[in-house]
Formats: sequence, C-alpha cells, structure tokens
Amino acid sequence: MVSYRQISDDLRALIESGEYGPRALLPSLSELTKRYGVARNTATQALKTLEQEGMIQVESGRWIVRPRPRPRRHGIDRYSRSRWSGDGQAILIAETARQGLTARQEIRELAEVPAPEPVAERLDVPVGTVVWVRRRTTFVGERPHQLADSYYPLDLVKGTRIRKENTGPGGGFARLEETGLRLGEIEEEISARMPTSREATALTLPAGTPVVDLVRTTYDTTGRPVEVMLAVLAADMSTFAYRFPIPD
Amino acid sequence: MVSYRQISDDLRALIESGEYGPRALLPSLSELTKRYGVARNTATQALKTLEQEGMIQVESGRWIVRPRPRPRRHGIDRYSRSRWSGDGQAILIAETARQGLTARQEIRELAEVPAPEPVAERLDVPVGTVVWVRRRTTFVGERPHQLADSYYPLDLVKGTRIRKENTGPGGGFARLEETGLRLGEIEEEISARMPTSREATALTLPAGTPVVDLVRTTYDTTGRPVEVMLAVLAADMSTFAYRFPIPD
DNA sequence: TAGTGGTCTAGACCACTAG
DNA sequence: TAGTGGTCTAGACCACTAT
Repeated sequence: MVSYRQISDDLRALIESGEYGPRALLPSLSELTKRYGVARNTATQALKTLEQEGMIQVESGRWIVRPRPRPRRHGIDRYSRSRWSGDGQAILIAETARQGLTARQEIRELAEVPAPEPVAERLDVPVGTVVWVRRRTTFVGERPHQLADSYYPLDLVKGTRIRKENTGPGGGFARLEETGLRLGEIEEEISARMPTSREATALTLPAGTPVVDLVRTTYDTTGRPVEVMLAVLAADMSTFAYRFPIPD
Repeated sequence: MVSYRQISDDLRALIESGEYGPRALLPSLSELTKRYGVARNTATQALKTLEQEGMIQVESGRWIVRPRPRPRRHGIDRYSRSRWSGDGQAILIAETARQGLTARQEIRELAEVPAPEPVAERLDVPVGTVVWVRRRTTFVGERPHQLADSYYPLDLVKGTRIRKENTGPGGGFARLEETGLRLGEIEEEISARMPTSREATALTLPAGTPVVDLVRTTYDTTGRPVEVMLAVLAADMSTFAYRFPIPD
C-alpha cells in the first residue's frame, strides 16, 4: 500500500533538489493516482501536506511550487526621527518608499475601548482602563501586509489628529511629540504563530503561512509608555533586524 | 450537505469562547459524524483544519484543545558580558537557569565546511570559503528547543576549544575573546516560516507550529564579523525582545 | 474489549479554467 | 469540452489506549 507520505516525500525531494523550481507545475491529481496507484483522496492528502508546509500552492486550478516572496527587512532605522519629524511621512510609507514600493493604509476603527491585557500591562494601567485605539490594515503593493492596532492613553490623544483618519505629516509619532513629550525608546517583542481564520482571510494568507506577532511599546524620555501597537504580519513578507552592543 | 468548514467553524468558536478550555476533550470522530450526519472523512478534515491552525492536537489517541506553552522571552541581556566572561556559563544555560529551567545541548557536528550563502554574506567572505561549523541541538527541559549552527572563520578557531565538543566556561564567546579580539556588537535577524519535515521531526513540533529563523551575527569592536549563527526555534516556545532608543 | 484516531479505497458531483 | 482541484460518502482495516 502506497501511503500519502511516500508521495509527499517524493515531491518534497524533487522540490528541494530544484528539479521543480519556483512556479513549476506539479503532476496533476489524476497523474498521481495513476503513477502511484492510489485513490484520489490519498493523492490529495499528499498535496495538502506540502501545502501546509508552505511548499506548494494552488494557482488558477493548478498545483505549483510556491514562489517565496522576498521578505522586506524591517530595521530599527525605520523609526529614525529625521524621517518622521517636521513634515516627514508616516513610518510605513517612508520605509517602503525607500525600498521602491508603495504602501497605503486603511483605517478599520477609531474608538475608545477598554485596554486588553497585553496593552494594559505595557501601558502600566489596570486592565479595562479606557484607551484610544486606532486599528488599521496596511498594504504593500496590493497585498495586505499587516493588521496594526495602536493603543494610546486617552489623555495623550485628546484633541490631537491621532483621533482622526488622517494623522497628518509624520503620523502618530509626530503628533505625540506635539503634545509636548519627547519620544525616547521603543521596545519590540516578536513571536510567531499560525493565523486565526479571520487573520488568514484579512491578510489573504496562503495555507502554510504563519504570522508574526509584533508588540511595539513606545516610551517617552521619562520612561512613560505612550503607545502600544499590536501588529500581525504575514511572515513570508517580513524580516526584522536589530543591532546592538553587547551589554555589560 | 454539511461541509467540514461548518464543523471546524463551530468547534473553533467553542474553543475561542472558552467553552472548551486548554486540554479539553473534543467530541470524538464518531460523535461528530453522528451529530452532523457526515462521513468520517469529513469530520476528520474538520479536525485536521483546526490542527493546522495550531488550535487542537492529538494526545494519547484523543483530540484535545492545544495548551499554549508560555513562550520564553529572549531579551538582549542574555548576551551580557558579565554572564559569560571569566568562568561564566554558556549563554543558553545561563539564560534558562535564570528562568528556573534546565537546558542542555547536544553537538550534532563539528566540521570544516564551505560557507553557505547567508553565512558567507555576513562573514564577508566569498561563498564556498571554508569555515568552521558547530551544529548543535539545544533542549529546554526535555523538549528540543532549537537547532543552532554557529559558523566561524577558520583562523579564529584554530587551536581553540571552539573546535571541541565542550567549549569550556563561558562558551564560544569567551573563547573568541581569548584569541585577543573583543566582541562589540550583535545583529539579529528574525523571520518565521513553516518547518521542513526534518525540522518538524528534530524539534518534535506538533502540526500547526511554525519555526522562527534567527540569524545572529557577532562583530568584534573593529566591526569584523566573527561568528554567524543560524538557528531554528519552535515558535511556540520563544519570544524575542529588543529595546532601543529612537535613532536620529 | 470497546473506543479512538489514522489512513485508504472507489466512486461521485461540483465549480472553475484553458483551449 | 476536457481537465483540474475541492469536497463528500460509505465502508474498511489498522494500531493504540483505557478499562
């Protein structure tokens, strides 16, 4: 009896060896059933296995070797003050423009909400404290790139354009500094997991694509947390880079 | 006709609402086939879907809600010189010990090999230049935690204990500094993807668990790259944290 | 021993796409 | 229109686990 694992192992080897390059057409289901003498379901299972590994995908009704998009690199210089202070652009726009890409964002929600636990913890307020949230979906090219929700203490955004759809030149960072504070440090926490079904839909993720959870906390120079951003990104589009001196 | 999606949507909702908590037993296959009036394969497909989303798993022949392990936090202080210089411990051991866990590592290979592309690029040598590699599997508790391959320029490891199984107190960092250089900065690059089948086996990853790719480049104080580590970690066990001032 | 999940078969109908 | 993948059914055998 031929098992689906033998079939997926065979195909995987062919792909890894380069015999089937990116976008190469795989043998069709009926071809596989004939070649291995298995039922249709068994061949399907083999292909689904590789799909879940992120190795293949269906495109217009055919199985092809998945082309890996070059991930964009997110370095900490994307936060450089010179890029967003004054009449600079929002961070994402400036970052992608330097990489020859166009980006845009769509606001999903602007509202007062009780702080969820990870936010409350980092803003150093009790869970449930009312905060301002700005939920947006960002796009790089045509593909949705991240779901980013920024949370702010209410008193900081009162009367600012952070509460508006368009935050104006320099984006949220510039507006925060207009309230009189000065941004000091950023902490980023990164982890990865499989997307929820909602996220998979919203980010149009192919099967076998994880997401990166990014939690960004922005502090002013006194050490007060002034913004927490919870972002979910398609893992195949992003790399994060950090460079730092060896601590004492 | 009831589709597998309706079943997986129902179950997902029950799990997300907390109705089925961590480790809760899911309805059995035969229960699902009865309840929804579907064939066994259809019910199976529903469960497999949730498994791939990382929501459920099989344990001793039963489907249960997947308990999420608390990920360990990797902050940059794990590289603090005070922890590994002198007679300190290796970085991983020191880091986990502070979190109340035991860690160990197994050497998989010590060899001279041609530098693969990502390594050559970062060590600033031509692809194929012979370098020293130290491949190891690390364990936290009993579970394999990462596959880590450290690459060194040959001239730096000649005659050092980096070529031995046991690198001695302070590990590789301490040995590097004994050659007369002084470590300056570290760059870490992070991305996520689904594991290869080999990695899934080596790390005993449940289905629906991505891996984190970590590329760490260590520089001496003159800016020369002296080590490149390629590591693959189970994503459900790790969070990475960085804190840095906003660049100018 | 009874029940569980894992896997396979053989056949079927569907929607979609390319020629 | 022919071929492709997506999904479903009904039945089967297997290994493993708990009682």
